[in-house]
Amino acid sequence: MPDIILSDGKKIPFSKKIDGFEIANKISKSLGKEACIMSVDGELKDLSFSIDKNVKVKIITAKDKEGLEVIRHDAAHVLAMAVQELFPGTQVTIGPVIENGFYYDFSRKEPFTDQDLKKIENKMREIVDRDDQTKREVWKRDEAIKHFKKIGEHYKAEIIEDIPENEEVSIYHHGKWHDLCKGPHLPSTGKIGKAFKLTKVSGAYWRGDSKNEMLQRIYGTCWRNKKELDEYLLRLEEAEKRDHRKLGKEMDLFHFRQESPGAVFWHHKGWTLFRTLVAYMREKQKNAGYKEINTPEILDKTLWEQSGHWEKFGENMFTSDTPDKKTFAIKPMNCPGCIQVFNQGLKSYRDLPLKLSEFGKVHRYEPSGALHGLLRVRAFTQDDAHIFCTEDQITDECLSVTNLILKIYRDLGFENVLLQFSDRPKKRVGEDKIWDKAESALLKAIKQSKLKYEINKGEGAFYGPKIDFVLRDTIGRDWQCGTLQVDLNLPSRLGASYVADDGSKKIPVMLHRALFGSLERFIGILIEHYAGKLPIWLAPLQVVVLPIASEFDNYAKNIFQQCTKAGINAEVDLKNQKINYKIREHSLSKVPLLLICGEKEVKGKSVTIRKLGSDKQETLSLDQAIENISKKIKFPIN
RNA sequence: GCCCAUAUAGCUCAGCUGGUAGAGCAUUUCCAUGGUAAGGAAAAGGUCGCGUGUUCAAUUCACGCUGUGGGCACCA
Repeated sequence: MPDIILSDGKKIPFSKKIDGFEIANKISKSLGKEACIMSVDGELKDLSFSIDKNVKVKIITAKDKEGLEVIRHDAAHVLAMAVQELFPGTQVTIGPVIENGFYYDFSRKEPFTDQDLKKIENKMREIVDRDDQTKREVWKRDEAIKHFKKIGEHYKAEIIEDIPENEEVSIYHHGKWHDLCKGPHLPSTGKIGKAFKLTKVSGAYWRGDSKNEMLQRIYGTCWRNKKELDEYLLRLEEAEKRDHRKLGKEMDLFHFRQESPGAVFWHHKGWTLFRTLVAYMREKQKNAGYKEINTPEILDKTLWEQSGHWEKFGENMFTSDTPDKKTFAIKPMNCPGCIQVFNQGLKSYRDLPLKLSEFGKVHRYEPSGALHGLLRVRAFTQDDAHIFCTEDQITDECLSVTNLILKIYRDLGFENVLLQFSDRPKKRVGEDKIWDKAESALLKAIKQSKLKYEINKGEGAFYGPKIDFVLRDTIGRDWQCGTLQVDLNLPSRLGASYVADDGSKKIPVMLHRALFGSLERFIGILIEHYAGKLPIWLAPLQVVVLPIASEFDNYAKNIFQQCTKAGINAEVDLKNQKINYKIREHSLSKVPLLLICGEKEVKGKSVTIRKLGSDKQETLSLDQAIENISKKIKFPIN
């Protein structure tokens, strides 16, 4: 007699046919209630799937990852049901599960409003209460296409046409409603539970192609229970509180205005943060053997034609026509300018590797819909560098760049870094032999760094393979920042060469690298990572001196001056306000240290320190306090 | 660029169906000189994003533009 083997190794014998409901109920009554779907020899199936041979079965409940995914998938179906009950004539398309929830794309002339969203959600709850039973059928392909065309579901018909010949065309019924779907599904709509919420409506192109119709996408989130849903909503709120656009305004760091969309107006404090980062980088790069240069922001169009940017990147470039009928382009990248510096004067193999760094401000015409605070701008500063070297030097140089990047990320509070290695794309320049060399050199550097890495096959740039450095922030979001690219193309296009040890002229390999990528974007990430509470060495305002009463203003001013002399970013707050008020105000604006002085401090030539996030007080002699702070504001050494 | 939403004082926001605007905070002045997260009072602040139209009358309605937000597409 055949057996069902459960995941714990137990066997359930059966006589004829058996389905998931029966198996679950045989194990326990509670499992019978909780069962969502099952895995049969590793394949996910409906509980109603009937088994007639020896197989391994695992009953899946909401506790399993797959169970939650099915719940979300069913929620997407119920969303589509609700929409079609409320808005007949709306075409359904696809409705997949995504991180934290699901969405469904609809084709309908009239837009869904926020009120519609509420109505739809209520209807969904009605359907869940109705507990419509699920039924699966397999249809003939032609009939299915004919059927969906007949009922006006042209997108569904199109999807069926694309299903591979060897696959079944399965139709799921939930009560009176039905949809083409691969499945599996919950036994009935009631199993979804109540922990879902429609979150937003937006546009999305059919099949993700901007040439196609724009559909209306309704997003929802769905969880096992109300507690999980609330936790998720709370997490969203927390992320919102960290939003760098909000904090940037509150902390008086920068603003944007419509005269120059996507370009930052840095306020003094924001610019101080910017300069601190640059100063820190200058020091690190100098120690790592880089030589800083600076090149023009506007360069003649012909140079961009020669470099290939005009053809490949022209649509993203700002240009400027001059009265003498010349066309200049505002640089979107620093590389061509940097190569011109390399090209000036004769270079010998003895000069290599030559590491030229540049804090270059570049402009790119980004699509208006892509702009997003500091994270996606049209004008930004790259912490760029180009390393000119021989083929044999690639590995060592890549390694030293990787080490530098990791050290710097650690200094800035990012411990969790993921590398993404992208190898040769189909469309590329250069001989395979050189690609082999470049790829293995990069891979070797990755392996020596002992970091986690992923391989993105065929995602490299047309001129060479690359490593992207992805940071994970405090709340688990990933940000692609640094990049290291091997360039086998540009140096020759722009005529770069050096004299080799045998006297021959050779073309150098060029490595492009950026650690922060864009200073602007990186500052946005830093603000969100620290929720505005920057470590003191980065804080644009490190100390505010607060006198208890105006009687002590002079002593406070004296402290302020001494701080400034010691290189501390300080302010003194002489406002006629109570100390409570001032502490609240400066704590909210995230100043790391408040120096408070009153009668006691004047007498003792001391100062009382209050750290951000703590209500402890520490009184030190003024000299000692300044010495301590001076130490803390130094760049970290790792 | 595309879809939807949105734009009111420095900031956060209110203003029902058309009759040119309000609050809190911030600012200024006055009182209070207060020891660790908001003391009290008064004053000052807005061509209601820009443009066109409908109307006796537009912050309010319609259309266009620009910016912003959420997505989609894009991100060399």
